[in-house]
Amino acid sequence: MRTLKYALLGLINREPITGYDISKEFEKRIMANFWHAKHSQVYPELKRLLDEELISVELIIQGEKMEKKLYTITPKGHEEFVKWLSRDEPLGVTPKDVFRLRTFFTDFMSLSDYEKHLHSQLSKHNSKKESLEKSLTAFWNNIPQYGTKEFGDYAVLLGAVMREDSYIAWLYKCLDAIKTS
Amino acid sequence: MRTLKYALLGLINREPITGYDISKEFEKRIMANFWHAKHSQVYPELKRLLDEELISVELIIQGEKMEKKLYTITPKGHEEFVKWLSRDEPLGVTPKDVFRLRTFFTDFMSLSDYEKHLHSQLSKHNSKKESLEKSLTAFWNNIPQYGTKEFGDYAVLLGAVMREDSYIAWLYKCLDAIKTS
DNA sequence: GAGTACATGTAATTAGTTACATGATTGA
DNA sequence: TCAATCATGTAACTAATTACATGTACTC
Repeated sequence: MRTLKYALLGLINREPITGYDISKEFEKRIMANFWHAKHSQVYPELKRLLDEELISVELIIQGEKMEKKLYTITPKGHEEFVKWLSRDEPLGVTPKDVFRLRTFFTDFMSLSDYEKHLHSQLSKHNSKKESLEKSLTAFWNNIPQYGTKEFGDYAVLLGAVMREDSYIAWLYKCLDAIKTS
Repeated sequence: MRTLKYALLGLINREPITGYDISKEFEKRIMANFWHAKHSQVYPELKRLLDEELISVELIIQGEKMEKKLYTITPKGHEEFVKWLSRDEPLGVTPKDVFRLRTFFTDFMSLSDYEKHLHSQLSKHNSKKESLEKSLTAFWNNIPQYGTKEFGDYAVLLGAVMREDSYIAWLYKCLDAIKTS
């Protein structure tokens, strides 16, 4: 499906960007909430996009001698990206989840071990949710206009918070369910 | 991490099972809601578990000449599985989601295209949710006791329904957000 | 006899992770 | 000067998908 290709094209389409900054986006920024790639996957893919003439590159000298490569989308790349954007795809496989896998097999785990697991998950998902909610406050109650970069940021952040909320609610349901046992 | 290993051990731990039935579990049954593997991945992994002496195999003749292989867990396999069950792992990367990726880049998609996307997603997630809810009615309002196989089934099904609910709620929020644009 | 489900595998490719490898720049 | 961050890459490996390959059993 080469989804990474389109994730990169999307970022480069916004404005010229380096491989380093793309990697940061995947590892720390908003994008990390729905896509991920290490720099060791990003750099080879950039080379490939260059080969396919979907992007072009410009060498920038930073300071004394440090070099960085600024990638810019080509008309051909832009065209492919926009075409991909409007493509309708089937749902695809449900994401894997190790904790749900463990829950499925609780008939071989002690009640106290599972309870510990649940509390550990709750704490992890709660802190993730809190940090997401903090980012979301940037929008306060001002929903950005459709068509802006901010709309995308807002929509995916909202989705990430809701996903965490739902996961936390599920964990509480599991806690409830074991309390009667 | 070799999570597939433990997913297989967990299934074989319940009762002796064939590679074919394991694959069915991954592709069509409850497990598909949190783990997945094609038969081309399952068979080699079974061979590896056999090498590691975590499972054993028995050849069964079905009818005239058709053969199938029944895998059974060994004490060593059982021990490793139970140890894995109680392991606490860090949260891991957020699952990838192509539709969220598209949403992130809506600043290059027409409003009408995105609206079509949203309705398409709504219809897909709604039918998935409905089929999950149907499976959940098997438990009516009778929450299974902790420690039974049924508890695991119930908990992960509930989680799957809640995940779909939350996704659907997010899609409606996105629809709302574009309605004012 | 045809089609579907049962049953098991391998080969080739793509996707992703971990580890290796190097060097520059900035700020404390 | 030391640590963190900036910046770019490759090599080796693991995980997963798609395609190839074969044969049985059951039902219409």
